[in-house]
Amino acid sequence: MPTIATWNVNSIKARHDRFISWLSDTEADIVCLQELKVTEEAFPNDAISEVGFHSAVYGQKTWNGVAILSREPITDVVRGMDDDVDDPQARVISARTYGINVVGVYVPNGKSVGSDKWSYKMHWLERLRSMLLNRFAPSDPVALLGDFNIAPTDDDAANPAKWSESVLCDPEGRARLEAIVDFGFLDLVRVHNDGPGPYTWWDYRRLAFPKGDGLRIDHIFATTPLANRSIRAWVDRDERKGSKPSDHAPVLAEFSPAD
DNA sequence: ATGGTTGCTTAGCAA
Repeated sequence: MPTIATWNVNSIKARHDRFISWLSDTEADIVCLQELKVTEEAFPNDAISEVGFHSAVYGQKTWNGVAILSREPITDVVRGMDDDVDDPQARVISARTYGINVVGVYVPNGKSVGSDKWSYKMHWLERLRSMLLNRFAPSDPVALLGDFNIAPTDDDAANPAKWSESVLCDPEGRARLEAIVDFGFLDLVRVHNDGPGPYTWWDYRRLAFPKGDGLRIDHIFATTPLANRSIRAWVDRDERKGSKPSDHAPVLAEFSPAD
């Protein structure tokens, strides 16, 4: 079975050299990317292809943008929620590869609790829940992964008191994520690691990374056909180090081979 | 301490 990964690269252009270097070395076979900040035309398909990956892209100028990469062919690509809402923000892409239904998401940040962007985040999470219910059953092999902009519990923040008022830790956001997970997902990093931590995001500001002020807001969720084979899930923390890192580190999950 | 940094776009927004 493939190893799967998610990474918010915070601009595929600004991250190009680091990203291609990471991709050429990674053990991941399926990679979901967020915050591309480019249109499909500007996506580096050729460089990605040269290191052995197919790609499916849902791009957008300046903001957002998501992709699914795979070492095997990608089919059944769906860009967006596939509902009746007119939403120009490129935040979700779904596809099949390795016989798995992969759903890559970049959940809205929400800015501050109660703001217009917060309302959009809450509504967006409800749309995601509906989409999953409409398209999949818990007995299907589904991987739901990406930047959720939600730390599910206080064990997912190094300084929970400091972040308690933030959109990343708000109880309503957590409840809406829980409603999605209740579809039949397991949180693979939490299956294999007791909290607190590990963390996946550290603010560029306030020396958050050297101070260890991280949050776990990037997740890999899997339905039981996949989760039953899960043997390891971890954060590639080294990718947050060094020159010009993304503010997010990649998250990976490994599975035992099929029978 | 309402600060600080990064990216896109070029003054202000988003995160």
